[in-house]
Amino acid sequence: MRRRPTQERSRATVERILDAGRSVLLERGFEGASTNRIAAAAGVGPGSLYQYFPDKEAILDRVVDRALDDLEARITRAFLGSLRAGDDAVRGHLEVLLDALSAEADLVRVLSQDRPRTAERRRVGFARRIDALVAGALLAEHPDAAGVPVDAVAWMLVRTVEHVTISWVLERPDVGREAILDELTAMVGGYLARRLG
Amino acid sequence: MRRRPTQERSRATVERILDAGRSVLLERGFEGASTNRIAAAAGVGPGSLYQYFPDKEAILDRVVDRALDDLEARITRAFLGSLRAGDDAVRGHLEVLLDALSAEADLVRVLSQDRPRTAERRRVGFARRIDALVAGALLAEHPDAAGVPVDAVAWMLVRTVEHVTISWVLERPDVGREAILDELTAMVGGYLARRLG
Amino acid sequence: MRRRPTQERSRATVERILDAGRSVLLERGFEGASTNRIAAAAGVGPGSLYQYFPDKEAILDRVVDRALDDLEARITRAFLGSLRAGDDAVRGHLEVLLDALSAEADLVRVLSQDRPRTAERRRVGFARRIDALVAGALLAEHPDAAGVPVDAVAWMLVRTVEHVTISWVLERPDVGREAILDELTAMVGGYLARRLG
Amino acid sequence: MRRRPTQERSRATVERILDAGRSVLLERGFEGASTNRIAAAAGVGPGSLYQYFPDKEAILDRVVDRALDDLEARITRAFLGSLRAGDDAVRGHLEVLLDALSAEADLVRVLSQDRPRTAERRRVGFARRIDALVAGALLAEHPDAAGVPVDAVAWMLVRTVEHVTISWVLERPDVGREAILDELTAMVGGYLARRLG
DNA sequence: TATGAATGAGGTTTCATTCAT
DNA sequence: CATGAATGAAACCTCATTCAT
Repeated sequence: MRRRPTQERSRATVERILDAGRSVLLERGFEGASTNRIAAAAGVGPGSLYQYFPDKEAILDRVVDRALDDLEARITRAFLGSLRAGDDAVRGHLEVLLDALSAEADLVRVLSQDRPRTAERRRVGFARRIDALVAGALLAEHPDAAGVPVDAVAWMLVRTVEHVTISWVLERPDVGREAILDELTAMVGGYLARRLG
Repeated sequence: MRRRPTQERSRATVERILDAGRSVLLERGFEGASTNRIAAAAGVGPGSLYQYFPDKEAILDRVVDRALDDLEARITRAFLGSLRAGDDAVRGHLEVLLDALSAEADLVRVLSQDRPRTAERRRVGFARRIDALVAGALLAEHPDAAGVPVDAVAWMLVRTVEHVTISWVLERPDVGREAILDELTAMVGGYLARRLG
Repeated sequence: MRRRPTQERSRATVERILDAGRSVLLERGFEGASTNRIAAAAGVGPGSLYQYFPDKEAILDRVVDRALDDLEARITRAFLGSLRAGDDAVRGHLEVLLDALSAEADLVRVLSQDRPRTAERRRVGFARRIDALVAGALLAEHPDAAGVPVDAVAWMLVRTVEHVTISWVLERPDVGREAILDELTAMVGGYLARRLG
Repeated sequence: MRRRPTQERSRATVERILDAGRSVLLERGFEGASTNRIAAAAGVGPGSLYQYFPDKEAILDRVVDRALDDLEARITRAFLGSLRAGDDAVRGHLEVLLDALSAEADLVRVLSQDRPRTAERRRVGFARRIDALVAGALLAEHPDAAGVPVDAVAWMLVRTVEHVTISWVLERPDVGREAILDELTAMVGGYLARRLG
């Protein structure tokens, strides 16, 4: 039972457009990602873009979505339960996060520099979901933590880890991978010790 | 010994261009900051821009530079010696930082969203200078801290504080000013306790 | 003796295309009547249009033709013999004409505003046929009208009645239906009295 | 006391754009009057159009306005008082009108065929002003015309004369200039005799 | 030095039409 | 016959930059 060829072809074209969109975006940034350039890179006429997307924004939205989907999947796995145990578990999950971001450094760079409204929304949305996950994990670990603003703690942790890892990937400072993991672990650990210890 | 009037006038024109650039940038973002718009806001012809700047990028570079100069001055003051003493001193300086950023929330937002390459360079440069300041302060405070990678600790602290405060200003999460200061103080304090305690 | 089913189907498809063309034309005007839109409204692929029509113009030509066929049929009936008798007969037929146009005000509006070359040809052609009818009627009524340029009189009458009624339908001035019929009757009657009286 | 050269040059450019707009409009109709074509005909870059006009519509509006200004001036003169006296005066003024339209037959043709919303508004506005003029003239001539709907009579006259003359110019039927003037005079005269006689 | 008119490449988008399936 | 994906020319418009005055 095969799909009708027309549908097959459409799907393939959309795929090529999105792949081309990703390439152009990574190579030339949001500013350089013109519809003509994307169409050329996809090997289709400029008109074909508008068979599948209402406008340029929709194309890049979808490109960013797909790119972030991978990241999110990996990162979500890393975070799930990441604060459950002692420092060792934390460190392990930070490793996964750091490596996921490092592997997609170009994407991270593009998204950090020109951040169109839509990509920003998406990023904040993701962060908020992680907030909830982390808050849940904290509560599960410390059911007795009365009086501690768990939401605020989760918010702090997520921003801290997000930005420290991103900064490290983008700045590549004179701090090695192991060192940064040590420091981040210390920071998360020290913070949790103070707040929930 | 007078300045030549032409120099006087030139300086005034540059000033108006940069002021106009700032206004336009804050009101319409990087995307809306066209040269024609800046020239109009400055009350000069578009050609005049090119008397003082080689191209558009140079104008916005300088605008961003000046805008960040204020921020830097205030923030530098806040950080100077900010890690010298116990939590109380830390908290006090974090307060100054948070309030400085809040006061310039529009600027922070513009610079965080569309971040042209050049503004990013500038931001990193500033952060690096703060890194050095903080590293110096840490060394002064803990001359006996042998074996601790003070540079890495400083780098961590600066990124953490920078991004947490910026995120708070931009996201305005359900965490009040006092609460975020408490948390940030706890984080910095907990971290320092672990690494240099 | 059956029609070949393919012919049946073709005819039905053409019918749907023309119906769709009429709808789109009335709803969005000539400018909005794109081939894609017509095909979509007809529920056929855009390629199918070109099975039956050489190009877009041919489609709209045919749409306009059909739309005008109704009008013509009714109007022709109204005019047939309309100038035969006295004012009363004239008035009666003007009524029919005015009401026919009012009933199709949307069509009249579209055809009056954007009038592609082809629709204009068609309109003139129709008017010319009416000219002949009217001239015939005048001659039948006034066989003794020697020296009177009956063709010119007919031409005048047709243009006058055509445009006054159309203007009334489109402009909806502060002149009621009865009033406009009175005036038009007076105009036609006065004119005929002078020329053929 | 000369105008500043910059203003002079601007004015000249605007003039060239409007002249080019008129040419292109007359030669290729509204549909063919693209901004690129107008710019090319004016010998300026496409961007220059937007120094003086907000968009394409504004250019064509102004072109139509200017073109109609001449017509209106001449026609207004023809109509002023045109119904004051007997048939001879009427005939004289109809002559002026017919000749004005004949002289601008190309313009009349373009405006009659594709009639963009804005040109239509302008045309109706002009007609309404003439309505008022004619109604005034009728009242002045026939102060004793009690019970006659002078506004309706004026409206009828204006539409009739407008469209009959335009139709004659566009259709060039087998009716000579003298003949059409005779007929139109008879029609206007006959109508007025019936209504105000 | 300052102007501002002029430029023209390049941006996004539409749409009549074709052609492999 | 019918499809609908694909085309690509051409539409309108913006904007960084230049240059005669």
